[in-house]
Amino acid sequence: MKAENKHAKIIVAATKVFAKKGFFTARISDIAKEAKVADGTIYLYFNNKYDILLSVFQEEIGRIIEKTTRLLEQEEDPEQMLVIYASQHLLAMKKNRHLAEVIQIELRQPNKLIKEYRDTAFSKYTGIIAEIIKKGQASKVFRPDIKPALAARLFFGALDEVSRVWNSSLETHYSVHEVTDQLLTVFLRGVFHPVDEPQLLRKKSTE
Amino acid sequence: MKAENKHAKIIVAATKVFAKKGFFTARISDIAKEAKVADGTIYLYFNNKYDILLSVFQEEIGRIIEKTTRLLEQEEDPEQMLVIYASQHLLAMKKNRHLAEVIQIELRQPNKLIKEYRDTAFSKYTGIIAEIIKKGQASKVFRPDIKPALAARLFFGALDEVSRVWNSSLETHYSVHEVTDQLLTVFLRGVFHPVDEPQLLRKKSTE
Amino acid sequence: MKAENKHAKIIVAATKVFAKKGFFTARISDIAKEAKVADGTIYLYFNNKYDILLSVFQEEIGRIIEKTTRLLEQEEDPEQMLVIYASQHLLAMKKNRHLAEVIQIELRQPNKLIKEYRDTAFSKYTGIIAEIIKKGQASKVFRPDIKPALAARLFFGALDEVSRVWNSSLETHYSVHEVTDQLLTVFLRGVFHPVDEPQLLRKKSTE
Amino acid sequence: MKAENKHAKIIVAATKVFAKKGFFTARISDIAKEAKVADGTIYLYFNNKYDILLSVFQEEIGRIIEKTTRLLEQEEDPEQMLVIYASQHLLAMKKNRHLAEVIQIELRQPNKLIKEYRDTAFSKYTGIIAEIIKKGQASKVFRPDIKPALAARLFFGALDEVSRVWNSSLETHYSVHEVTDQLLTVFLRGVFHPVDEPQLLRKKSTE
DNA sequence: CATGAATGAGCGTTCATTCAT
DNA sequence: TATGAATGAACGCTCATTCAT
Repeated sequence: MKAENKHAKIIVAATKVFAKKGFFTARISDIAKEAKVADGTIYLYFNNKYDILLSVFQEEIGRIIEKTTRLLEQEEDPEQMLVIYASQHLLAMKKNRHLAEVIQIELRQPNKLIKEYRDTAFSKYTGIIAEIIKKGQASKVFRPDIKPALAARLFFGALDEVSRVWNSSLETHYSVHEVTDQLLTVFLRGVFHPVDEPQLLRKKSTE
Repeated sequence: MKAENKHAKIIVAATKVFAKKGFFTARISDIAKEAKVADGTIYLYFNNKYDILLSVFQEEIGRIIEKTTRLLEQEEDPEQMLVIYASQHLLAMKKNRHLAEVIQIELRQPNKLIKEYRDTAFSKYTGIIAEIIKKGQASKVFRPDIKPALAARLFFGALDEVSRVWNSSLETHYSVHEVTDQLLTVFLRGVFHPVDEPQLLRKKSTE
Repeated sequence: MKAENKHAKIIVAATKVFAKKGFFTARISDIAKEAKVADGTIYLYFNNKYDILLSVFQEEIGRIIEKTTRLLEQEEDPEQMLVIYASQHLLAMKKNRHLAEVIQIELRQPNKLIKEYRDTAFSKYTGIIAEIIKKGQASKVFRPDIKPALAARLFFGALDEVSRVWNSSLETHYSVHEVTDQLLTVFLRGVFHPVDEPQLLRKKSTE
Repeated sequence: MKAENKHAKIIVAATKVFAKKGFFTARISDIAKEAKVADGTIYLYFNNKYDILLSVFQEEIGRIIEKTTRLLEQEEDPEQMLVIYASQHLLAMKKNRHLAEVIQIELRQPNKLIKEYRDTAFSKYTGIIAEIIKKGQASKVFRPDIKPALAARLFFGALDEVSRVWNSSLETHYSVHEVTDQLLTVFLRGVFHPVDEPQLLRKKSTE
């Protein structure tokens, strides 16, 4: 249990330090100090500096993927599935703002191991979006002229970018619901003004 | 003129090397070798390693900003302005794939100078999007319930993410027009199936 | 008694590990694992890493010195004394091949404590050789033009070197008797061919 | 030429430092200070710490091997060949006392690369001795009952051991000639007193 | 006595930067 | 201007040693 604690403490500390200074600028001693352990202790739990970063990804994102996957299994409606996906992601990012930074910055590194993680475990997570879109197209809810893979990238790119609003000093007042709503509104209906009566009505009724 | 050449050669080489290895993993000697100059020569044109990265941003992105700004001045229609913005950005990224990588990865660094650039010059570039959206809302073309700043982030996040399709080995076949079209379709009209009678009915039933 | 066991187990394990990896490359944890005790346990029996090495010398070589000394006390003939010295040393080295390695490698270290051991206890052991030579010269059996100290070094250098034949994968077939014989033949009579009658006769009579 | 100098300076400094402190206890900064260069400079000429040690062996011993080999080519008499071998070795060791220490201590390391060197280049050097002995046996000058490989080890072990007399504070007064003479006398004729007339005569005639 | 998790001093090595040529 | 050899500060990591259990 004690060991369990140290491992977790180091992960949390590393996430914080990586977020603040970036992986390369972060020193092992920074992480150790933040975790209140000796430098050497870190090497009892991790093989090297990169292993810490990978563990942050695997464990922290792993938890998000797991929860999101579980919630999505109970939902059939593609629109609602996107709502769940986005809100879960934003919720997690708001709760763990450091992780949001780390995902944005470090997950893109052209490092071999990071790339490998991105191309396997993480791509499963983003791949979910494409699946939802395909499902929506199959049930004729979503436009058939949208390319699922491309739209998934658009969606995740947007989601990833807005997930950092809570790290910005200016925009912290947003609620998860608010951001999810804006993202989904744009993604589902677009920014064009709903011009005709039926649209206006429908729109009102959905809000 | 010769100096001019060296400066440009180093910028090009640095962009390539940064894209491939990342800023921190890239060595000055890598850039020097790529630019076919001596290590020391780099310091005749740049103050330090970060200065090279900043120059890449300022000059390469500066050129894009300039051109985009110029083209946008000749356009009044908000929809068309977004088309121009997106297609210009994607065109530039397709032409200079290394730059696309560098923007995605290095521009997010929590480094003081990078942050400063991001918060000043670069935020003017992304700020253009918010302006266009406001303009569209003023002329009642865009929905009034969209928050310009948030929507701008969504838009840029999506644009930034898809701008790397040409770096992916699998998706290089997309044309700029195609990607712009997908992005704009989603952003302007959403992924929901276009609403003619039969659809409206079905759609209502699913909501 | 149990403690006695642990002490001895650690000495044996350390000798093995030092022989295989060398003193500096050997880790305390290697020795602990080999001795099947915990790392910390080693420090209940030894002050530090160097103390283990010194103990290996003092105890293992001490035993050899003791036995050799005892046997030599019962012998008067200088030639036979050299035979005893060499055969005892080789016998011990063949029995404990790890110790042979450790003596060859680690006893030469320019470390203060090792040096001290080498200059006191161990030099008594090699000093025996010089004493035997002097005795042989006194009784006119050995040539008077031989310098005892130098000859002792020659003898021990040769003995030390050949004592490792059993660690070499190629030469393990030698018997202790065989090696002793070769060493003594050379040392006592030299490699020159015994050309004339008297030599041949004398040689036979000494065997 | 300047580079040539640095390389040589580092080799000399490293030999000195290795001799004094031993390979493992020696610090790169010790060598750098001794060579009057910066720590980093060492890595312009050598790949790592072990590479320095191997270079010491290859270059310094290489020179000795070369010279000895050259001199031996001009000699036919086995006895004289041994004289040349021993005197050349001792001469080199007296000139470069640090090298004598390094050979004695570090060449025996159970390190993979060192072992490789010992088993190839260096074993050629010691192998020369066995060749000389075989030659002496073929021409009936040396006893036929001596095993060349074993005798070579005896010879080199003795030579190696006495080669350090000049490092000992007590025995520095010996001349190379004196030590060579003692070694060869013992090795060729043994320590036994030359007892009868014919021996005395033969001995004189060979000198 | 025994354990092994925790410590932190210490070193090999890298690489941005300088400067004599 | 251009070079690239030289510099030395800085850091990841190891491992002998300690000590709470």
